[in-house]
Amino acid sequence: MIDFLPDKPIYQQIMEKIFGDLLKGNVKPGDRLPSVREYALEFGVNANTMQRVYKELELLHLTETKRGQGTFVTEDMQRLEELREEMKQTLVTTFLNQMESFGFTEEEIIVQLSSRKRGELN
Amino acid sequence: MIDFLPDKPIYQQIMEKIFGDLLKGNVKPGDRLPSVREYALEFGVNANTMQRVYKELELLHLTETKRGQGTFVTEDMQRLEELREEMKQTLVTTFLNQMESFGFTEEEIIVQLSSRKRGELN
Amino acid sequence: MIDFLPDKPIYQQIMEKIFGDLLKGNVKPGDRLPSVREYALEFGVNANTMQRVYKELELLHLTETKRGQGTFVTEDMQRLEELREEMKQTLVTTFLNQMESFGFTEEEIIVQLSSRKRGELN
Amino acid sequence: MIDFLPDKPIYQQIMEKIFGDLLKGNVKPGDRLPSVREYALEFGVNANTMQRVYKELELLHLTETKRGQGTFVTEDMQRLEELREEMKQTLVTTFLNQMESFGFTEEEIIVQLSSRKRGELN
DNA sequence: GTGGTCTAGACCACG
DNA sequence: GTGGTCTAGACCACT
Repeated sequence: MIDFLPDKPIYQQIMEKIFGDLLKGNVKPGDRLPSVREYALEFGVNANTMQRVYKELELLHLTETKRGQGTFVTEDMQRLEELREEMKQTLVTTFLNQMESFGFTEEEIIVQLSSRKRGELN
Repeated sequence: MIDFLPDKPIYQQIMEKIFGDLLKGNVKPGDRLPSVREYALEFGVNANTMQRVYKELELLHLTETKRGQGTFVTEDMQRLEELREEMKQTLVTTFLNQMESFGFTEEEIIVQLSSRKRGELN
Repeated sequence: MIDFLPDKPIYQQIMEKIFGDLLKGNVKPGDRLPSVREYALEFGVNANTMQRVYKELELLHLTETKRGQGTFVTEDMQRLEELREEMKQTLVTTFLNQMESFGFTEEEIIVQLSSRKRGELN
Repeated sequence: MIDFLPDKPIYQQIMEKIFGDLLKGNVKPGDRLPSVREYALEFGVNANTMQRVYKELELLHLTETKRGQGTFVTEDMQRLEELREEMKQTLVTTFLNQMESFGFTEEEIIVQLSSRKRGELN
């Protein structure tokens, strides 16, 4: 299939996975995340790459670093909810824009969505 | 907002534009496309960049090159329809997978889509 | 399939066709060939392109031009035989070199040739 | 001799060399290939030219690129075998078609092949 | 250091 | 005038 959507950088993919875990509640506010080194091993990536993931998460205020203790999920539920909402809007808007830019009608979109919803989401 | 969607390379953006024109029927099968140099001027990019666009389009069998004569839109309507269908499916599937990976429920998706559909698609 | 063998220029394809006609005896020594314009029409190519074909054929001493009368196939049978022999050797040598450069064994070549020889030659 | 076989572009020649190395087993699946810049030096070509080579190899699924890490030979042995087989068939078929188009008989082909096989393959 | 993108400009083959 | 190849060199993103 056409790859108009290029591979995403590894650090983003990992970020998205962690972000997803948060949004899905797999990880709770206040939880301590694995250390950079642990995660680096788990994902099989370079420690530098994992560093960057944590750095970006912190910039989003999704995590907080406590010196010598590790990295923790923010307890700021409001922030989480905000990001979740932003994310939802962005994804939906981007999707609709793309569909429109390729000339798909609203009806086609609905039909295709309906037919997929019942299939595997993978 | 989070930039999970990084800037795409110029040549891809142009490709998508032309692809969209095709799918939307703005450009007809058999039509001669502007020359590499003409398009390069129009889009304000280097001729090499434009050349790459045409090369990629040719790999997708969307265009055909006739030596010294120019680049033409494929007359293979079936191929076009195929790509259009593939594209639709890919975009929808990718969208739903993303939504799911961030833990959005089916209902949320529907609500968000409905509220956007009536707004500007941009 | 992989196209390591890029499209040949039109004038070469036409040259080869005429050359093949000569070698196969479809055209006899001394025969008058169609005019540039006639051929250009027949092949649907630009007259310039056809001009080039004739020019190249003349360089190979396969044809002779008589002013105001047209282009004629050489009567020099020896020259024809020479070219035929050269051609055979070149094609075979090139073929074997290519096969070897891709690491095909002599046995594989023989097997593949045998299996093809009995099939359609196109 | 007649040059029906024009110079191939540099990037294709390099591609074929690497492809040959793969088919001959000089390079093993999973091996890391020299970096774009290293190869560019070795072959005395521009880095962009080498980049193109790698890109085309990737399109054939012969190599895989890992960001920031380098280019690796595919571990997909089946894909390799497929390409090898395709290549063999294409070369043989093309050869036989050419011979036929120039009016060489089956017997002539066999004789010429036999006489060459014992000589240097170059 | 790795690959990827882009520019600028030259040169060629082809029609 | 058309597309195709190649070079030289800059800059970026990623690991």
